[in-house]
Amino acid sequence: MAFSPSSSSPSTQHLHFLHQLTSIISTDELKQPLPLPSFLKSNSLPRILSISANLADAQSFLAGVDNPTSLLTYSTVLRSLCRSSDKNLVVTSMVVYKEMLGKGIRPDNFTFPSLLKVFANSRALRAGEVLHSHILKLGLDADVYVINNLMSLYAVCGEIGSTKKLFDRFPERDLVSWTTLITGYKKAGFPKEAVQVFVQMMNENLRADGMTIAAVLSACAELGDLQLGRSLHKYVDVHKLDSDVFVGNALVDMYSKCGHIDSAYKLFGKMPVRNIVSWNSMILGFVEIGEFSRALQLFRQMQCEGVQPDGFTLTGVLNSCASLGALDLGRWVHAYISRNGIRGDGIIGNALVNMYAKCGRIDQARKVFDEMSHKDVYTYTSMILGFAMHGRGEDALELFADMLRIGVKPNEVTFVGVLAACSHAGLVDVGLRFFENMSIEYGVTPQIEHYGCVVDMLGRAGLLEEAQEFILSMPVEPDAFIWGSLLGACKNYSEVALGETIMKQLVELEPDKEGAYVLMSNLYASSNRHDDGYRIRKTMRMNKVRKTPGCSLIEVEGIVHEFRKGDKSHPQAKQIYAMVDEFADRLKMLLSDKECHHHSERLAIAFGLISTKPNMPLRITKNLRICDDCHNVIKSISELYDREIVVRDRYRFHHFKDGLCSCNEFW
DNA sequence: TTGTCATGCT
Repeated sequence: MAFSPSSSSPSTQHLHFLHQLTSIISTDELKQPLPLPSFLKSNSLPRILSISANLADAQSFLAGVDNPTSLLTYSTVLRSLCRSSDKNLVVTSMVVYKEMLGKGIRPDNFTFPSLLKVFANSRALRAGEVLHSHILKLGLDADVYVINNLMSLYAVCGEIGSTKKLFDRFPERDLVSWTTLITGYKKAGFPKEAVQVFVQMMNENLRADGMTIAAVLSACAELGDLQLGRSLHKYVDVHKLDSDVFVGNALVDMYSKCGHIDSAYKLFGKMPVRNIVSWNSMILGFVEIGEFSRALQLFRQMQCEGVQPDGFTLTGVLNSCASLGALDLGRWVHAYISRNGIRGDGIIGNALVNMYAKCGRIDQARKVFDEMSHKDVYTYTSMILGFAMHGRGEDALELFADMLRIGVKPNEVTFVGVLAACSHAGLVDVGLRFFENMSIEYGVTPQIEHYGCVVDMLGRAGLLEEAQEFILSMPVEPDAFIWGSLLGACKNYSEVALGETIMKQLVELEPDKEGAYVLMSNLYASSNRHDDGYRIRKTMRMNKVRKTPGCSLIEVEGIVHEFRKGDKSHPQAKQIYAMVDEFADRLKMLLSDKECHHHSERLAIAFGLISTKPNMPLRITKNLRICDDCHNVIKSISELYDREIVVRDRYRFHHFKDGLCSCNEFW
């Protein structure tokens, strides 16, 4: 060990330490002028420094021309440093520490915690190890603050074994040591061990405080252990820790991750103090389980209470807008981002592209895309998927080529987009080539989704036999999506016999789901075999097959209205139904199936027509695939009422205008 | 002087 405080002179120490330092950070870094530590710029100058008349004095002070015995000065400086947001903090603190040693000042137990914290924040493990050796040499390894900070450093650097060793060998460990170990295990990816440590701690009759509980709760959330979570909640109540915002947030997150969103929400409602973490946890908790309307509702409440959203909130909101087709709110978020100078690159930009694409504004998505200076695989993939959903296969492929040219590596989702684009554009050969090359050329192994895309592609093109052969040759078991997509193709090409075979497979896989029955009954209908269709519907009723209720959304003046088939709960239900009946009257010629008259998309369109200005395009988001009947009716509505109607169904966009649809009957 | 909560894009 080079550094020996008792025997070496200050200058020898200096040299040895310099040697150690340079092995950790490059000499170039050390030669660079010391960046001005930001604590010198702030108002919170350490008292001993604020006496300095100006910054230059302070700098020269730091440069080492001052009083060589002021240990307190250096410790204070180091402590201020560890709170600063200086980017070169590790180097800066090392240089200050080095100067201190150079002056022959012997660090004490107050010096190390802040230094260790800086290194921990930057995951500077090697630098931390050097400090550890200094600590041992100085005999400061019996100080609880020093040891706790060392433990923490090793934990965040992934050296949980060293953390545990320190903990085990340290007799004076306190509540902070226990909490540090718990957090360490959790952060290192061992939530189970974190909980075990907590149990052991309680068995030793130590009393957990809010910080400990928050730490265990986060491990508990990761484990999804509701039972433990509830007993921790009880502990919180008994020990009156519920006013602690950290504890509250940890409880909200725990309930949300354990699948009890309503308990989380109830707790959130009762929190005496909330911060941005509380709001984000709750909003993103709703997003996580697909409760987008509730996420947006909560976001509105957050706005009303004057809480400023951050980037995380906004991506959650954009995500919800994308799912619901809530274009107005999405645009508001876009404006908010611009107004507040929030960087539109990166995740937020990607979320914006996705939102515009999913809300039917593919042009706007492209605009945001083009304006982004940094584009990554998410950016390209969002845009490619957007084009695919809009049936713009060539645009998608062109973008894919751009992406390769620029050197952005496609991943498995990109290929879903590329194959879907080929499928929707009828580019079978091109698509098959991509599929064959994706693993060899791009290192992306095809997964079931990709096989599904190929089946879909072949099926749409009417290559039903090829599709069937392809399924049989797949190295993975076909799932319900694959069979469903082939059955859909049978429907398009009125292939009753093949359809019947596939339906059997599908019913076996998902006996209680409607998909197979609905497709088959449509297939019979399209082949004029109405009796068979009726038989299928009867079987469905008898087998109590569960139906996913059709649901359509339309946003009017920033509010998303939801309609379900036959639903009369809307305040304007009377006018809406009058309008729907008007459709039926005026479109009699189409001989539409009565069953479909009150389909959710018709209700949404009727509401849109009576509540928006004449030239406004209507944008509908539907959870299922549009049925043939409604597809025909909407085409006629677009002509009769002279409205552009954009419908996003489960699979793609339909832009209806002047009696035509952008999908060219191909969906 | 030390330890606590959460999170985003395809």
